[in-house]
Amino acid sequence: MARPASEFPTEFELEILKVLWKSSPQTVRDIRDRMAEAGRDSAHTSVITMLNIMVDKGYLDKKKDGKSYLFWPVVSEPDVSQKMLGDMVSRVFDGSAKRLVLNLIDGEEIEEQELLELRKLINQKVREQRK
Amino acid sequence: MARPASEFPTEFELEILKVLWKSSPQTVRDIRDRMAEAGRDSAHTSVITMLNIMVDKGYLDKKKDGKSYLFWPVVSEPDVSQKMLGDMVSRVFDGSAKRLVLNLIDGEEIEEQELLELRKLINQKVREQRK
DNA sequence: AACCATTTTCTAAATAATTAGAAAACTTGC
DNA sequence: GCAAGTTTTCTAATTATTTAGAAAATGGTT
Repeated sequence: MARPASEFPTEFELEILKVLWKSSPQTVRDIRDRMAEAGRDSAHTSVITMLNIMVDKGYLDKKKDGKSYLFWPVVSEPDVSQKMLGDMVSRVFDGSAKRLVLNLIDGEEIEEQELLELRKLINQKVREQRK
Repeated sequence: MARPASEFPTEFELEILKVLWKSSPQTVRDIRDRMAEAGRDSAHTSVITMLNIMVDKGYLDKKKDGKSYLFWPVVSEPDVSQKMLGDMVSRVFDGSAKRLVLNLIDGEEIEEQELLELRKLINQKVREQRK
């Protein structure tokens, strides 16, 4: 036994997913270019390697198109986010979503405007649950 | 270049921190026992190795006490949580705390009771900010 | 067909994270 | 002081993640 594989996308994998969630399918070259624009300038072959690993892991699918391959995600952004968040709630905040939000609004990063919007969202959710 | 070290505690490191946040300082043996109770039954030497790595990384400090060492955290739980959460907001939710909470309350795991408590917390925070 | 540009495959290196055994060092009891 | 038990140090193995070059395959052009 050594370290187990992460059940969530790694750093690099998430960046690739973001590119593909924005627009799909794309060629390796295009993905590489979008990543470079976002500040991650990898070799073409590095990106290919990652893409194929991600196909193996079940994050992406690919099909041949002319001389190159097209790649697209088979996992959705809300799904992945929700799983990563759920993991954080359970691992970091002992399963308490409330504690997480408390920690969040105690931080400096949140604006009054956002807080008001949040309150509205919560009210909506409460109403929905009552139905 | 290969992969960069995580700027946050890893899986194992977080488990150790949790044990020590609950009670400090503790000996290796005690820490090992608490971890085993929590379901992570590692060899004594594995725990020692991790603890020393964590001292190197600046998460813990240690001092000799009789024949063994005592370890304690030098980072606080709210601090670490906040940093991990902030990283998630920026990496997964494009910097929007609101989106994170939206995703959270869209999940199934949240109870009405918790929602009401959350609303109360947000109201408190809004009032505080207005002062 | 031969050439050229592009793309993929194969291979492997580097670092991080996790695990733990063998040996060394250190206490304590006698 | 020596034996017994405990604890640490040293060392190394394993898997994951990230990176990318050399070589092979592919498709189009002349």
